[in-house]
Amino acid sequence: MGPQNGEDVGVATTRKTFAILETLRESEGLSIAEITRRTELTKSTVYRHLKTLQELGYVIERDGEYYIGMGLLEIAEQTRNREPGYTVAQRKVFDLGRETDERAMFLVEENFEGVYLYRYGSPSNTMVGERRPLHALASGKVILAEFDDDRLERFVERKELGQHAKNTITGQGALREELAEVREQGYALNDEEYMDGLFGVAVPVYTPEDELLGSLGLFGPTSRFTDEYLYDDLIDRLWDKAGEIKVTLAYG
Amino acid sequence: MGPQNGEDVGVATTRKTFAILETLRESEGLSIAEITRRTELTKSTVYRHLKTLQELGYVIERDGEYYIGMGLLEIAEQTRNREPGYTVAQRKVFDLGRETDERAMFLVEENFEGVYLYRYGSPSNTMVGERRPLHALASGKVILAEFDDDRLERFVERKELGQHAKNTITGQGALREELAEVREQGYALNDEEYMDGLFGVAVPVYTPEDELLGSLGLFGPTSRFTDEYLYDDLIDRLWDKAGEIKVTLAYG
DNA sequence: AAGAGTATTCTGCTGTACGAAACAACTGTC
DNA sequence: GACAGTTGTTTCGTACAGCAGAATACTCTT
Repeated sequence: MGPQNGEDVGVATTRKTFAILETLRESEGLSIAEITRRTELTKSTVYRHLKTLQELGYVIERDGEYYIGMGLLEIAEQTRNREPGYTVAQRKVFDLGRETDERAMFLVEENFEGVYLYRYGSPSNTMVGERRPLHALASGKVILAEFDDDRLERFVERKELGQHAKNTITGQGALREELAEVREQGYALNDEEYMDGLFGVAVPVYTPEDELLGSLGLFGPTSRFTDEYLYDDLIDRLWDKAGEIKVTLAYG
Repeated sequence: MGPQNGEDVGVATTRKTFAILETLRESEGLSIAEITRRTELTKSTVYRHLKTLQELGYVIERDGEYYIGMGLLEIAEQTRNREPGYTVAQRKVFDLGRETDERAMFLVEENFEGVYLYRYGSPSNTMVGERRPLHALASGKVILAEFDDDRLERFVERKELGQHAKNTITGQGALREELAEVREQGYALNDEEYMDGLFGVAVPVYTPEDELLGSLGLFGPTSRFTDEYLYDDLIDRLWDKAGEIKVTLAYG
């Protein structure tokens, strides 16, 4: 029968491999039978793929249960430290969290989505690597504010401005106005736009060449973020840290 | 002709996919032609695999150059936080580094190798995810000291006790004696055993159930680590931090 | 002992990933 | 402006590798 359309240049086997890895990501410690059930693959297929991944060191097996190995960490970490600035940002995120006792994070953009690169904060950890809609986050808006018209056009075209919480900006016009304001004032707020009850504030981080590196932000329950706290403390502190990153990059 | 031996259950396509990813890991920002040159693959194969990986979100393309995307980060990070203890360890590594101004790290074992899970310290960053021989590190010896006889037997069988620096322990007998000593004193030293001029000290980290979680360590130039500094400060500090991890795990 | 659940091995078929080659879009060179 | 040398993209027939399914081996329960 052949492929259904002539456009598919992909490699089906690779897709299967990652289907297995993604299944393991969601819940590690699965048996071959269990993975077979959760994917649309055959037992023998799962078996062969797992053996291959194990041989390559990306999957480990401990008494019948399969786990993702640390091999991917080596690849991922190299990626995360692609830009020297990212490493500097990591430290600042940590310091920021320690000093304010709020949740802190550093966000970058990829494929029109926000990706958490570093994070400090207590609750159910590991948001690192997760993706969020740019238009519904303070950090996201900071990044969008740097897009030129073309890029922003493509963004709203490809991504819907979906409603995530009661104050999410869903209109194109409103978004453009908001971004202009963000550009002007140099920071962005997220007042229950991503999740009800959640407040965020973020600033842009630039390289010494004045290119946008990412966005540094704080977030937490809305009640904590009083105007006073925000304008007399947090925003200045964020600007300081962003500046420190730039300076560290410029001079050792 | 068929497969050369009946033992090969692997998936060749998957191996090709990861050959490409590993090539990109070593040096990102490569063109299709460049990847073709560095691997043993055909141009069209590289092309097809890259398109697939891009579609899956694990590779991104920026004006003709291909990079590893942050998609793998999401998988890897989940793995790294598999054990709740790892997250706690991360913070302690950071604190340790800040307090002592030395390089700090947390190491776990996988496939008889040491894997850096977290790290604090200045120079050429990102050792995270990298692998090291267990017998040549302070942290490695701490982990080996917990192996039972069977496991240690298999370890020396599978891994050579290779010489990495002037003081590396390469004899089985010597290693066993050393491990007994480590067990007894509760810490391990690395006196130019992995790299000439490099000194390390490490302690084990246990869960509330007294299972080994990993090893917490400090390292730096040999000259810095005087006996006084070691025995009056660092080792006690490491023990403290390891204890704090255990306690944090037991009670919020 | 039988049963239900595993992982592993085997085999022949089929679909697909592959390589080679041609094409298109750019580059710089003379 | 023609030409040679890049690059990425597409096509296409075929070998071969990944696949399904069954058969086997192995653990546990009961």
